[in-house]
Amino acid sequence: MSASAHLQKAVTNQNNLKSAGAGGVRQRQSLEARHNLIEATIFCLDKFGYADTSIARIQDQAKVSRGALTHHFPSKEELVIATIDSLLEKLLRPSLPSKKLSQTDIVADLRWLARNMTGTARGRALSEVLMATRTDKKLSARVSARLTDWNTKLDEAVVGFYASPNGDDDDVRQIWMIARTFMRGLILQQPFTPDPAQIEQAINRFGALIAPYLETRKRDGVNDAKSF
Amino acid sequence: MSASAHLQKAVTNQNNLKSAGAGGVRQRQSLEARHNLIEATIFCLDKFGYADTSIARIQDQAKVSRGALTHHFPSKEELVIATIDSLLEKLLRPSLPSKKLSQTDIVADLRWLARNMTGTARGRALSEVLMATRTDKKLSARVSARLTDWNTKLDEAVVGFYASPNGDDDDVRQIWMIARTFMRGLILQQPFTPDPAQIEQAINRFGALIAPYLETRKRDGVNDAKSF
DNA sequence: TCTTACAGAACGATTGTTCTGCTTGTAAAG
DNA sequence: CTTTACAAGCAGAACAATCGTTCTGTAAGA
Repeated sequence: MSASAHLQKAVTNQNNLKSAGAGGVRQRQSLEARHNLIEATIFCLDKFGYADTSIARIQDQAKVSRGALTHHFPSKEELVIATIDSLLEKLLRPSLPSKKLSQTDIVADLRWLARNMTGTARGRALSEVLMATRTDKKLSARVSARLTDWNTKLDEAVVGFYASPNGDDDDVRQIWMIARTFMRGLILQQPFTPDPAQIEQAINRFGALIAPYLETRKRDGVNDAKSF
Repeated sequence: MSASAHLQKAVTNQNNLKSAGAGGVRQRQSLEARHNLIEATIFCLDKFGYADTSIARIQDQAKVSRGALTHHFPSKEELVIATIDSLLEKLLRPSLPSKKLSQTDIVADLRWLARNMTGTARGRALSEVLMATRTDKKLSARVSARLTDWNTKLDEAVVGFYASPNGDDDDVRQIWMIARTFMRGLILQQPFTPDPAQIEQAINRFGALIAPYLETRKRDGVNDAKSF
């Protein structure tokens, strides 16, 4: 079985896992190992950075043998790509308490966005790989389509939540793209501005800057899974 | 001679090099080698990223022997730190044609800032190192003071150029800190938004967002070295 | 003369990949 | 319901390549 076919099968099984109870002892264990490896990769990316995230570290963190790792992911690149997929999916469909979804305050949403991008291991891990894709052309070629797709889905979701006072949805997309860019920049700005209070003030100020150009739509509580 | 003392001496000599013509054949060659190594490091950081910037690659790019490299920089960390110093200094005092200095358009300044941070090898190299400092605590401990100092100097320079309509200099500092954060974020946003036109539009839009809160001061053409 | 500047070999450690074996779940054959 | 065959899942050794550092030796300016 090829690597990609194997991956596809695993994804399919993962979906089955949610709907049906299980699909055999074998597949269950296999998926668990895959999951552990991806989570370990995220942990290492966050803690050690992309440069120092080695296969040895990952298999050590996941408490999995070297053979198991290479069985599930024949190369490091495959593991990284699977990790990116996992990161994007979880960041698009975060399981938040529904009470937070009724939030109408823009600044509160921004804070949530900031926390998701710079305050969690997953957000920081994604930043590490994003930085790596800049120079790793092989990796970039394999994930760029997913990233742009993800960005498009994000735009759609955002338009569902916010409207422009002048009715221009494109402006809403642009404003939130700017917001996401600002949030990503926080990771690179932090070495210059170590004071968390100053960071938070900047987030609040940024919220005040964009607030006049956004209106919250009515959220009907069903299909309002928060997505950024 | 200790590593730091060696570094200090080199910096001093570099200053002398600008004022006086030369300081001996020996020192001149030595400084030239140091300079080549730092430039090669910047090149590699930009082209290969922090993860794949190895000593072998640097000494290959600088066309310098392994022995020469280890002589000037006893460890890789020393080389990286010297490179950061060089990056910060050049970014604080860019030798721009003075005609650009008379610019009063905020958006034009923003574009210049964006180009400096994401459109040049030096800017991208700095981003690579900044990302590395997040997880490399040893490196972070040695450069964090320089970074915060640099940030403070930047704030001072910015206040010299811009004023707030309500007279609050702190607000000017905060706005420009937000601007810099946004610009840094562009590097991480680019994988999602590969279209350069869209990036440029976002920069212009961001300029429009902050423009109401900034006024350009009179620049008297002498001490107006552009600094970001 | 003597220290600085450099050349380059050698070092052990670690990188990611490939390979060989062993165990075991699972589905088809009887 | 058993038995059997086979691939999936996994353990771990071996691999060449590369990592950063340390070392010895040589040349030359001060």
